[in-house]
Amino acid sequence: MTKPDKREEISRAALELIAENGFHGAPMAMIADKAGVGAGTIYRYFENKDVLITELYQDLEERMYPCIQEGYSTDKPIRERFIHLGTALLRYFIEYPLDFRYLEQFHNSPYGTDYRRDKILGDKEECHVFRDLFEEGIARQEMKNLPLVIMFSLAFGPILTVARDQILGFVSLDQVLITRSIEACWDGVKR
Amino acid sequence: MTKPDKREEISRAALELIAENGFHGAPMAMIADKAGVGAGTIYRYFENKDVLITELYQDLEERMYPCIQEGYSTDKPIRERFIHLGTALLRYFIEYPLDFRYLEQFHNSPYGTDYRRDKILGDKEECHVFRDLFEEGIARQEMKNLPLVIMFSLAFGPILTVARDQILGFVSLDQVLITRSIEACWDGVKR
DNA sequence: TATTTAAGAATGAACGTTCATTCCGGACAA
DNA sequence: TTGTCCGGAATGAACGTTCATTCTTAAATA
Repeated sequence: MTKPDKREEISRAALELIAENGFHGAPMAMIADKAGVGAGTIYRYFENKDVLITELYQDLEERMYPCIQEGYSTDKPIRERFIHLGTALLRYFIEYPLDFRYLEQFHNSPYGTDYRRDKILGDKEECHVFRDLFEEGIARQEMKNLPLVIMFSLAFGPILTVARDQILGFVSLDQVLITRSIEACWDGVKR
Repeated sequence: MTKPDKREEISRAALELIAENGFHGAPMAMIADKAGVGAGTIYRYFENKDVLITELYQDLEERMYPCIQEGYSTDKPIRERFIHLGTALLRYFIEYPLDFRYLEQFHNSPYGTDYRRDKILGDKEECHVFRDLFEEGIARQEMKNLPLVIMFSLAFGPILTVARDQILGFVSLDQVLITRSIEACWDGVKR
């Protein structure tokens, strides 16, 4: 196995195990086993488990954002743009359930909370598409005039919840249900 | 300390530590310390840590449900009932942040998933108020005709997310913002 | 009332297990 | 041969749980 391949294998194994069993259900030895490397080898690629977890999350974000924004254009109407992003996000979660589960594990842990705090205070780049859309929607009076954080909750809260239900098997979403769910989210944020 | 007091102290300590640090950030020794009892004493009241965690959750539900339903009446209009329950829920979470954090920890763990699976399949009693409201709302064509699970996501997804943001300090909700948030949730589920 | 006794409650040191991390002998490339 | 990389046994810290012992209390006895 070449060097970058090995790193790749470790990432894949860690993502899968953590997504399915949580951080504490994915010991380093088990990750090594699944990746087909020795336990010590992981530490040649990642300083420690915390670093592995954080880098895994950043890789995931870098995969996800471009995928969601494909075909997105700021020229289209606000509503259409909202539906585009919401649908793309929900579809992504359904298509890559491991990514979604990892995302959830991360967000519902001290890692995620700290990360989010940095992001909100530090004005990170990535989610500016969402922020821009909401700010424009509010300015044009097409969306409710509520604090951005609340708008995010109204829009993403249901998407995350519904994605979890789909992945855990509590509901089975088809194309129609996805669209209608996202349209319902729009009803929540629109003026 | 009398016997029931001791059990109470252990519950309180466990709830607080788990709410703040998660299940793995709350070792039995630490819980015992905080409760002012010996490590072994916990096992006189709870068979093991799993039982402690589950009973803590059930106690919490029993505290929460009556509190939310206070003043609730099935005679009032659908919308009014929805606003009542939503507001009461969000208020409860804000007033008892430890309860909310514990609830989240529980739901985002294998305990919670199994519990939920039992609940959905086993038709448990407690959340029938919500279920009844939605079923009536749909039947009367005042709410969107979507699967119940999705309706729950649309209504509770934002409430949970916004409650978390409030508790983590990302937003500061006053009376007006609470009302407007819940009304926005209604816009999401209404026809 | 004062003293003894027994039963149950509480304790915390000790145990076995699990885990992240380290370390060193060997395999392979140059 | 020399240097680099890898594997997995070794390490020690942390955890949940147990159990031999101590403490508390109240009934029984004198």
